[in-house]
Amino acid sequence: MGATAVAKSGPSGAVARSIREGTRQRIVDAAVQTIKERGFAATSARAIAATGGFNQALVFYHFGSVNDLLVAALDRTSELRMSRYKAAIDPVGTLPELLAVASEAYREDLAGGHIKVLAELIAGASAVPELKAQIAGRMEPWITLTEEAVERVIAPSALAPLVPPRDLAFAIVSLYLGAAMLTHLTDDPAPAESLFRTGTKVGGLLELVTLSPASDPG
Amino acid sequence: MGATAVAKSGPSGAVARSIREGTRQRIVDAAVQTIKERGFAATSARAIAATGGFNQALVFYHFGSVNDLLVAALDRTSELRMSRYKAAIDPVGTLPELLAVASEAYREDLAGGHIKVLAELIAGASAVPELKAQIAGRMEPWITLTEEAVERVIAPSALAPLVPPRDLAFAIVSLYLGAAMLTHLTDDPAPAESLFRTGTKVGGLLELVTLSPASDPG
DNA sequence: CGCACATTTGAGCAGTTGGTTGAGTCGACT
DNA sequence: AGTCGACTCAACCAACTGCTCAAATGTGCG
Repeated sequence: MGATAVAKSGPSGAVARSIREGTRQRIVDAAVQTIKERGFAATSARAIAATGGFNQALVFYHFGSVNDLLVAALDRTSELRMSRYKAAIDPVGTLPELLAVASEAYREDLAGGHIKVLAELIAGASAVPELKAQIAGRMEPWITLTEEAVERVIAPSALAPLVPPRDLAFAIVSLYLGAAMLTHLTDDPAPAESLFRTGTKVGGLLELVTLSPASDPG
Repeated sequence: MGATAVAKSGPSGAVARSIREGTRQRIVDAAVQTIKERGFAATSARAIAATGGFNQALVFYHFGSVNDLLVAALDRTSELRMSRYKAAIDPVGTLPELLAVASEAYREDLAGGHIKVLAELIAGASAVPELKAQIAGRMEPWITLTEEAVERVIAPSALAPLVPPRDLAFAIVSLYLGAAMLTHLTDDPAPAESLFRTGTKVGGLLELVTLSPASDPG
């Protein structure tokens, strides 16, 4: 029934699964690269197959539909980047530190085009209703990740009662998405680069100010 | 030669031109609406014609190609929104005021889907190289508008030397784009709404703090 | 080896795309 | 009455889309 032939625990289970998974990985990687290079609207089964050097029917054999493959592609980049961000964010305790490591990780994203995949899929989802819910659901971990980092760093400061971490997280994720779109549109990383520096400076100022809130009560 | 029949100052110039412009307007409006409702990837000549209730050949008669029509559509929404933002921003002189009117105008955008058109075209442009440069060029006025407003409001404060208005403008435009994408993805205006309130509060705090920089020089 | 099954392929399907064409309708102007 | 620009309409094209399928190829096992 289902187009995706399920590995039904055959005799050579282990080997077969590894071959299978290897191919699936190749296909997913080709899909990711195609989205990065050509954008959602140009990412067809044939374009993906051409990128990866395999037959387009293989997409349907392994994933059933292009949409399902795109979701798998999003999961793949998301997973890779999520672990990268977690590792970078985990040890930080202050706002300027957070801004510094977040800037660095984001720099990698811009160069590697990871967030572009996300942005392309979000934009493309409005043309493919089946994708909307799936992609929307996959935004939540990012916002949560950001929220937790923000919360941890902001908790001891005077900012905490004023700025709900959830709002700030939403803003930061939005900023990431928008900045990636603009950067890739113009192929010019300079504005984002400049923004990193400014952001770090402002973060320092904010911390300085909010940690000494008693200076000017009037 | 050119597919777009040029109005060559015929005998009945005025009437013909007004008829012509009226129809062009209808087509452009249909294109804008189609992008809003169905997204870039689903905005074909036939989809636009169906939205506007005319024949798809009319698109090519008046605009020569779908791409040219899409650019015209972007110009139309941009023009409408730009004048709206200018009118709202013009009279303000302080940061909290600016945040308040910008929030209000942006609220309209989210409800009306105007920025979605922009975001869809930016994302779609990477699939259609001919569009990239055209759309990239049309981002500049937005950044400039934001930059000027930011500069005016920030100039008297202690923030000015720390935050280049250009950087802040880039960040704000990015934030607008990203927030619009997320909002339309989830069909939930609540996070953006909450962000407006928080942003206004933080703006007030920033102004309070930066206008009295002498309180804590150490 | 030969068997069974997973994987991969190329050809093909129906449907959609951008864009064109040609014949015909309409209304305003001369 | 006649011209002309604006417009409609249906048909058409080559190229592309998602997807299917039967045939080929591989792979491990007896």
